[in-house]
This record gives sequence, C-alpha cells and structure tokens, in this order.
Amino acid sequence: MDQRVCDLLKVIGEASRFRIMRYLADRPRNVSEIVRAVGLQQSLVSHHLKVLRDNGLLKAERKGPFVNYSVSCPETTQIFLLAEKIATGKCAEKGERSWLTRTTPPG
Amino acid sequence: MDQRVCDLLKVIGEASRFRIMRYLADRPRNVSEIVRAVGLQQSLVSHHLKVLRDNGLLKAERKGPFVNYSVSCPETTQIFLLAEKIATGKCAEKGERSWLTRTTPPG
DNA sequence: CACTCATATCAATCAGCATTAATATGAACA
DNA sequence: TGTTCATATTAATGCTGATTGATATGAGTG
Repeated sequence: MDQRVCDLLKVIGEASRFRIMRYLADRPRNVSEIVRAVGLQQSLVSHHLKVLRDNGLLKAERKGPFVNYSVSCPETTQIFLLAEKIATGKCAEKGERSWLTRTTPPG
Repeated sequence: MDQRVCDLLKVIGEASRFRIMRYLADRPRNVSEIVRAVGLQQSLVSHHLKVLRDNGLLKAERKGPFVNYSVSCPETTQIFLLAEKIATGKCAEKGERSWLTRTTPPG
C-alpha cells in the first residue's frame, strides 16, 4: 500500500509526465495534441500515457481515430497545488534554509 | 518553477525518503532513531536527509551530539493523504481500469 | 589531548527508467 | 483491399540517482 502511494508520487514527479498532467488538467486532449503541446516524441508520450494510465491517473477514450485522455481524479490537481505552495515557500511553517539550527552555543 | 514543483514530488516519491518523511510526520527524531526505524545504512539515511533538507522539506536542529530532524511544512502530510486517497481508489471520479473506453462501436 | 559516539561526506558501483528509433496495430476512407 | 493517419509496442541505449563502503568532521567526556 505504502509502495503504491509513493509510486503515484514518483509517477507524477517525473518532468515529462508532470507536464502532460498539467496540460490535461485543463481539459481532455488526444495524443497528437499532447505531443504538440509538450514537444516530445510521439512514442515517448505514448509510453508516459501508458504509465499514467496503469497508475489510474488518466483514463482514455477512443473517439474515431483519436484517443482522448483525461485526468481521472481531481485529487491529482490538488496535489500539484500543495506542492506549488511548498515550492514557493508559502507553507505554514517556514523551513530553515541554513540546515543546522544550533541550540547549543558554539565554542 | 514548474521544475521545482515536480522536483519536490520526485523527492518525496522515492521509497526510502517517503518512509523517512512518514516517520517524521509523527514527531521530530534524531538521525540514529531514523536509521533504526527505516533500517537503512546510516550514510544512506544521511544522504537522503540532505536531499530532503535541500528541498526545504525537513529542517534540522542540533541538540548536543544529536541532530533532530522535523518536517518543515504540514502540506507534505496533506499530499500524502491525497495520494493515499488516489491509491485506494477513493478519488472523486472513478478511473477506468481497462484503458480503452470505446465510444465508436467496434466492427 | 585522546577516545568515543553521532553524523556527514566522498568515491565507486549498480539499477532503474527516460529517451530514441524502428516497427506494429488499428481505424477511416478511397 | 490498399493506403493513410493516429496511436501503441518493442528493443536498444544512456543517464540519473540510489546504494554501498570507507573516511572525515565535530561534539562530548575523561
């Protein structure tokens, strides 16, 4: 279970997949649109889409010759928002930049 | 910026670091305690702690000979909860397991 | 200062995984 | 049925990064 949870995080933490997910957060798109948007090779995009699918983060629906992809849970977007909050230093407790906060006085 | 956001996700998505973060979510601990808890080599734990520190996810405070680590933003825990929700299939829209939902009838 | 304990750093190795190129499948349409 | 377009799959390559072992730093204590 824990394995599964951290798999999810790893999957959306990869740069290419992250961009794909962000792009799809807006609205569903077919593969060609995604390829154009993220500027990666078609085979690579297809591969990442499979990974995202297999992890239940995206769902696919064939529409004629096209396959439309869409995010399957809104929670994914919420995770992005939270991560952004942390990244911009807007998190509740402020993290110390210099890593060693000394309690015992030196010397 | 986007790079930074997805770096954060990648960082907490790694299994060893994930376990460390979960362990520290409870309360601050020193390195030896973490080593014992996660069962990894001390040098490896120390390395991961550095990565987490450098990404602003943990803060460190020296207390005598020990160094206590604690999570710097509660948002991290919230991310774990959301990811868990997705992992257990409890997310708002249900993701299709079989990946190709056909709209056009086959044949 | 010498010794010990706690923690950090460095160099080397190994594994996972993103990327690439080539090829296969499968739908639409003539 | 043959051709074209959209997408998926496979095999090979390369890079990132986790892990290991050895060593260094630095605090406390005698």
